[in-house]
Amino acid sequence: MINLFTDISPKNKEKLFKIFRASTVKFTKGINIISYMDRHNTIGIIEEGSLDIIVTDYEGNITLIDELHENDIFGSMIYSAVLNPECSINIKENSVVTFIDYAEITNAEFIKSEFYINFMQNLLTIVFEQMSLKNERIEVLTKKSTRDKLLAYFNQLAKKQGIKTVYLPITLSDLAKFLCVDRSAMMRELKYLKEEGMIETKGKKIQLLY
Amino acid sequence: MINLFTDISPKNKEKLFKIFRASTVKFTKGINIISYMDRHNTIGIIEEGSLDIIVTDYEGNITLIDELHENDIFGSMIYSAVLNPECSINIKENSVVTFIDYAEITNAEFIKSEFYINFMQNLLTIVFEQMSLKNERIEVLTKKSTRDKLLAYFNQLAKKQGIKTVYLPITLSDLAKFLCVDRSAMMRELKYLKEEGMIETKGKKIQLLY
DNA sequence: TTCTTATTGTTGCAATTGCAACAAGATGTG
DNA sequence: CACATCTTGTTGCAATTGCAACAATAAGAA
Repeated sequence: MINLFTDISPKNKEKLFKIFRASTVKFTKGINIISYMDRHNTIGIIEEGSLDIIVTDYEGNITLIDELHENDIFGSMIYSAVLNPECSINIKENSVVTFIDYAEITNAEFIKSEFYINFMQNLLTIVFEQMSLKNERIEVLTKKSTRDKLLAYFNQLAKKQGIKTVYLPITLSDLAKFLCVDRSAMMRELKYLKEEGMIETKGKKIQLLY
Repeated sequence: MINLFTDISPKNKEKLFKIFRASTVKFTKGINIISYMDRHNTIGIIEEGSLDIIVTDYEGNITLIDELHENDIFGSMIYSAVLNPECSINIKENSVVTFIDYAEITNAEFIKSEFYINFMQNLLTIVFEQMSLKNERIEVLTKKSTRDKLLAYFNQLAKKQGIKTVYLPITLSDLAKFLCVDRSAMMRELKYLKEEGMIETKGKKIQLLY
């Protein structure tokens, strides 16, 4: 798996951090780090740990926009459209995050550094991967019925795992949240799919029979 | 609005195209250009026109994943997860698209070209903007009810337009497609919102009264 | 082990939604 | 103009879904 510093030596990583005036911060589980985002166009790089991007609307409903893990990046320019004063970015487990001002990155004075171009290429590749994941999520969410959401999700897994017997990487409860459907309604739909012979399940192992 | 060649002179744009072995193709409205995508890691840059990314599932249902316009970029690495043999990328109006092999972009031999770094920065900025749009769409689609989808969408518009009286940039029919709800059900919900005094509408002008 | 918490599984019921079908404007084109 | 097409608006009805509530396992912690 590629990360921001693939093909960049630790020494050059240090140099880049200095050039970018990067700051690395350790966060403890549970806290909200929205205050690190709302000031400028800052990019956060998750070096260790994971975090959730959560949007709260005017009525207090919370929406999980993103779950980010090691090597993922995030930043105000990516979430600006959905962020509001009640948003939060919650640290899910003890994490290490490096912050870089986007203006520093686009400040082109450092062309000479051969590792700068490496950094940009890595950044681009990571962003493309995250885009790809978002497209997957959108494909699932655009399905109107719970059944079609489930099948779309299973098909994506089958495509990734390259086989018609897939393993859920998350709990059924979390799957319901991911698909944005009521859990009990989802369980019912799973039952129907089984009864109709479309799938067979055993724990998190799901056989696609269509 | 930034584009891929912002701050790059037409002459240097030519040079970049040569270095990247880019090919520029004119497409006529209505055709499907999926064949230009599935071979390698190719990036397409829409210089003029617009196109739809459409996914077809095993049952023939079609899903609109993306609507892309001038200066947007697209590519197999961004859509790989959702593409399948039945996918299509449809040209909505006569368009001009430039294709670049991603491997050429990440081939770091061209560091000396001062405009290469400009290109990378522009590319990154464009991708961030597209990510931001995707996050907006996800925020809306994660809402369970039609009502909440409508309100989330209106709030996004209000935020962008900076005012509580928003103007729909699309038709109501297209809004229903965007929200992935039945059009008549959406119209009904709009009626309820009006009756409850939450909104007032006059054509595409919508006043938020909450 | 025992206790606690998380996850899975199920059901009735009310509310929401999709679907089909149709009517009335609005828009565009020859 | 007349004609076709697109968009909006409406309704009945059946199907799907969310919600609430509860039981049964499974997993984890003391």
